Amino acid sequence: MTSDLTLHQRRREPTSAELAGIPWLKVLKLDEYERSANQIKVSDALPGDYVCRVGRPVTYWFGVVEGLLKMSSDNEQGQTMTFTGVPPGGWFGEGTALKRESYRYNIQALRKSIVAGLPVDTFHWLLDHSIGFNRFVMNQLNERLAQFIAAREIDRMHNPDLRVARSLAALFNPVLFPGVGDVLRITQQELAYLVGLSRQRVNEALTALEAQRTIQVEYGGLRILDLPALRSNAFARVA
DNA sequence: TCATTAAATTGTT
DNA sequence: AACAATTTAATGA
Repeated sequence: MTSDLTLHQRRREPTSAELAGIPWLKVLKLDEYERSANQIKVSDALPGDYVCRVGRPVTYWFGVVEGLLKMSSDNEQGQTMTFTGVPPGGWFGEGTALKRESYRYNIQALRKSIVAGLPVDTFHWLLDHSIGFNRFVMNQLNERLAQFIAAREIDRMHNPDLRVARSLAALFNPVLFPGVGDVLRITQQELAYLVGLSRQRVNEALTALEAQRTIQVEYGGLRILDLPALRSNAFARVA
């Protein structure tokens, strides 16, 4: 039984560096910024810790400051289905926060991570008062819609190289995950979990992508060299 | 600061 | 799944 983060998490005030990594704060006016910035709490999540669980009432709108989370859900048979990874700069759960429902997914730390949370009440206050914030959320929802459509395509692909490439492209999305930058901190094992392939196969795919000069494999991470190529994958070799 | 050791990650079978 | 090779992180003088 994995422990619930909310029961033992160490909440603390965000540092200025952590605040600087929160994308939507930049679109706020001064009074809006001050009002929300000091409502933000951060906590350290260890691998396996739950940030939120299905069915729990929404308390915060969450974002990743550092590390890597995964979004998943369990079906009736008890099998876990992983939907997507959430790298730094990613904020999620607007839909449920908006409707004040309960969480529809489990969010779990894949590695040691720093997670920030904005109380739902403040989230709603921002929606009611800040045009910049509304733009941000709208843009976010729109971009995520595109991401999920792309994810459906990925699911139907049988070529592992393509699956890895497209999944990686999603993680490098600068709109959804502005904290990632050129280098995504992710191990090949973690990527294997997200894509649903063996680590060996992921390693093989990454080597192929590197040979195409699309990415560069580094220890504990991947450097993006050609994002459009990752997305379209013109190289797609015939299986 | 440097050298040693342990741990994590990768490459390969 | 197992193993060796490589890289990083941690430790202590």
